[in-house]
Amino acid sequence: MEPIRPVKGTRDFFPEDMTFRQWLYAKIRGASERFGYQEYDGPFLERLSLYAAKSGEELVKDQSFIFEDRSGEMVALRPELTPSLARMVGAKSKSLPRPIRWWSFGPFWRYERPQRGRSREFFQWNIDLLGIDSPEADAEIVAAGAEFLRGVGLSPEAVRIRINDRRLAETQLDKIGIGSDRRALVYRLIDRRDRMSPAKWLDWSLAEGLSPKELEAIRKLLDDREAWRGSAPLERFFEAADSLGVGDYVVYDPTVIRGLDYYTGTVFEARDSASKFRAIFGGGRYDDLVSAVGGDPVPGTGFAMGDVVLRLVLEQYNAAPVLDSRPAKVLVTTFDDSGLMPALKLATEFRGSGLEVEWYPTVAKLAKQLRYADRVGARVAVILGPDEIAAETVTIRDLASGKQQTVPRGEAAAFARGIVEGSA
RNA sequence: GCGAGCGUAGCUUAGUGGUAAAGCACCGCACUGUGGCUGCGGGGACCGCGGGUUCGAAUCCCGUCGCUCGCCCCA
Repeated sequence: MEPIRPVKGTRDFFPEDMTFRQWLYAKIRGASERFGYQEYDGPFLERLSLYAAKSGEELVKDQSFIFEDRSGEMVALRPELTPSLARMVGAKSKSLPRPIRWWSFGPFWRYERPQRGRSREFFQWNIDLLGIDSPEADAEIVAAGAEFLRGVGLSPEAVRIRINDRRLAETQLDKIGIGSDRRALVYRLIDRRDRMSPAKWLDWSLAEGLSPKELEAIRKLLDDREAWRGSAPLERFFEAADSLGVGDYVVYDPTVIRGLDYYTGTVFEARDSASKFRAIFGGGRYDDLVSAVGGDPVPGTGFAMGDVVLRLVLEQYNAAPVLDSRPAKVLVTTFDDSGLMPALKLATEFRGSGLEVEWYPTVAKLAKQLRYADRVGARVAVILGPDEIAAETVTIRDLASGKQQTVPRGEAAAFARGIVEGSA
């Protein structure tokens, strides 16, 4: 029979992959909770209209997993969390104490062509601070991201968080004669500059109707790394970032603008310093989003980070953790048929004393069982043969040192635990 | 939606027209109550699938499916 293929763009999480996912989850939880954020989650399935209201219709139709349920309702596997967050906050906005500090980690789906750093099913960390409209609030969110990076071993030399502010960009563009009618277009151009060759970018910009003179002015803006000085929100942001202890991670970058329409102020993204990968996380301030999905106006700031790019970056900078996916520290061997039940009873006793115990499930040569113990990373092998059963003893072998000792049965669990915990 | 590259054992790959090979992994033996190291041996591949060219195809050609990498898009 033909094997049934997995759905394109999905990943199987074998135990080794699962330990990475859980490690990541723990790191994300650590960074989030250190700043007082609460974990929450939305449904994985949402009405299509939730996204259609906010995002471009084409975007949702072409790049989301959408289908009709049995009642004819159009639903989508969530492609992002922010609309759900806005809906949830909107529903309770009158009773929730402000500010709202929430984080989440879960699966998302996008119907895109899988490529390096991009799959159709992925996990994403979302963290948001709502109810406060200030540069210090933006700085706190960025600090949570920076502390996460530090926590996983990505230094400021490896990853930098690039900051800009759309309010500043607006003022700059106004000054060179680019008004609100062409703002969105220019944002797109800026957003894409580092992803295209300079010549290609030039051609494209001209084709979009910008004059050479305007282009020259834009180019000058993008090269000015000091333009944040004099912008009150950015000055306050960077001062707060310093006080939050993450000044080494943040840098002003006029080329960061983000593709999304809903950002209203600070925007930022974390990139590896070689710019080899896509953005590790990206976000910004969105003060009109909650009201856009029907709630009372609540200002917000936050970002999202996908697991796929992060893993690539960790590997690139040799920061990927070495994890043990085998919990069993003790292996109980099975000597012969008459030793089967005694072995099971012993394993049960050991578990009762708090040890993680695996049992070799068939009668086999001791050499084979010990080799298995070695392979699965057990620290201790327990040998319960006819001699031990007759004498009411147990042989405990330390697989790291190769030393073994035969002890009275009543002391066996404690003795094994001593080895596992490194105190013997 | 468009383009390119690649599909050979569980994994990584060699073989570029003459009837499939290596390393790792797995199993066994040396070592029937003692693992890691070593040595020896063993099992395992309709060479992605279908068609064509040829005396002969893993190899060349066409199609198809899959994977990967770009473009598009990126919430």
